[in-house]
Amino acid sequence: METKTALQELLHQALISAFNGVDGLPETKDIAIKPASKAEFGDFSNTSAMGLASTLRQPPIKIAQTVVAEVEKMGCPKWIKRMDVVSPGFINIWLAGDSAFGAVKAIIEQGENYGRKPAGTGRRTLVEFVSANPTGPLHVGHGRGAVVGDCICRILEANGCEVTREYYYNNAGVQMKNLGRSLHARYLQALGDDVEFPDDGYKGDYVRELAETLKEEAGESKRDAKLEFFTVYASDRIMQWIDEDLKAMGITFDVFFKESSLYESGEVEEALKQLAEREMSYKQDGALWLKSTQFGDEKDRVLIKSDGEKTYLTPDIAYHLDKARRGFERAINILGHDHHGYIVRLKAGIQALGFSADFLDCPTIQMVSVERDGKEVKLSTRGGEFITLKELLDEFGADVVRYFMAMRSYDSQFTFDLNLAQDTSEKNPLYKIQYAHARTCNLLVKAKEQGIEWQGADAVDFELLQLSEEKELGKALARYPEIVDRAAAELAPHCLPNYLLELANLFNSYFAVGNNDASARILRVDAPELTQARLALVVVLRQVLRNALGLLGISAPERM
RNA sequence: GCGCCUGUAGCUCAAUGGAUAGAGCGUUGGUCUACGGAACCAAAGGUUACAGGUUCGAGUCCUGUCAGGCGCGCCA
Repeated sequence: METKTALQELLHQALISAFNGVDGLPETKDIAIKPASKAEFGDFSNTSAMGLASTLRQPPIKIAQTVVAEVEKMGCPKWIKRMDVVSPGFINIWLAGDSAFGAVKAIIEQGENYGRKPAGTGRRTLVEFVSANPTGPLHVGHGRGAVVGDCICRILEANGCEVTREYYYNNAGVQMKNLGRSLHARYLQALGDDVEFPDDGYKGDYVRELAETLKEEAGESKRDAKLEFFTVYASDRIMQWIDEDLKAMGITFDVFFKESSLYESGEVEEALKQLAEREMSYKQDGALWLKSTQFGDEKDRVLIKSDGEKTYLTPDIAYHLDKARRGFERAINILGHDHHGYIVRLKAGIQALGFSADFLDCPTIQMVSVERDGKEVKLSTRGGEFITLKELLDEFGADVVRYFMAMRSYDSQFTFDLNLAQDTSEKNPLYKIQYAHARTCNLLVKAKEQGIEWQGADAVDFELLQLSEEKELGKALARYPEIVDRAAAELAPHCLPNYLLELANLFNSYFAVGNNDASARILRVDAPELTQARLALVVVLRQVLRNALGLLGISAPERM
């Protein structure tokens, strides 16, 4: 990081000095210093010359040459070995010394904190995710949202944010009553009564199972129980299932927030009052409307229906008022993409209360479809047939499910082919990554067996590491903090699996060199100093693999 | 009809406006009695859906077209 800043300042100085007085020169912080994409391009590259071509009315290559010449005139710092100008105007920079391993010592010192920023340096953030009403077991779509949400939390925490994980649900609305009626009907059916099942009831087998359990527990005693009994009975048990599934994936929440509490606390009324005071609501046709069109919505939305019932939107606006009141500086809602149409009106509600639209970010997670035997399995809680998250967890385990759910951008829908997942599971990229980690652990065990003691980074001479595989690996390890930065800035967990796979491949290639060339082996009893240097690389790799896997909530086994 | 997302190798997907578009799986050929082979090396495979535009430079940004998914309620 420091090198980068120094380079920015150096190039900025050169630009000012060479083109003194010209308008439109970039500021120091805007000079892009990027890690070179290939070894032949040095350590860093800069593209300022291309960007300035039109401003300076000169060919970019000439500008680049001028800048480099200016640096030399000013006296090129010792820590820069070489600066090249390459068509059409890249400035490629080589650092002196063995930059490939510049980060290694720091990584060893920082250990599990490598890639993390100090707590409290980021915004206080509330992440709301899953938020499924307890009307049925979680399906794979919920699973994707759950994994992405949890990974985003872990990534933001690594970025210095104080994060609260929250699950918002409604245990008292229409859907819950519907669930209660569904259980009641199944219960009576289980008792042998000939009753009709509600048309809009929950048709899944799990309601039948609940009815059977209830029959075993209570016999016929609940035949005339109130609807509320069935609603509470069903939702309590379903919430337990949900909790178990989430725990099985390593996901825990700090707060389970009930919609009903917003009514109890008076915040719903408070929100309505504030909207009225701000003249953001109005009455028409017997209903109360939100002026959401003022904030880009295509039509105004109803807050209170003409029958006096509030719409879903009203408590949700109150909920976000509550989030702000609790002192959060940022709210993130992980939503299923089928709810994307709702975002504009919710943001409108927040803005109508006077908050910035930036307060809330709503990444929407694209649908997951599931294929079995080449046929799509429909995912519908009410339709009855679905693949549950639990089935997936039982079949593949939490690590695999988490990896797959996080490995690609949530902007893309994806098809989870159960047969394919099973067939290829042994060649799963995750196993390659975990195997690489196990290998690093084993190398250290092996070293001890051979009487080699890892003596820490201080004793290491990195000049001894001359293999191209070693340098590539060293550079890749140094890039980790940038990967975390980007994952946090873009709320994009999928950066991490890609990076992990790259590390695993680099390490496997390095390791394999030793198969054909004994001098390239990591453990060399005949060359203790070289072995120490190589072990340093292994220790650092192990650390970075652990740190990155930790951000995904995936285990780093020492043996497989 | 309007809105959101997507379209990249046979398949599943990466790629911060930068240099010759990359991985995994699959296919083909090779390495190997090993510091754990759950490995490695190599090859084949691309008009980045199509057509324009913006600029030094576009898979990436803009416009249009086509295709797939989702959403468009005084439902949640």
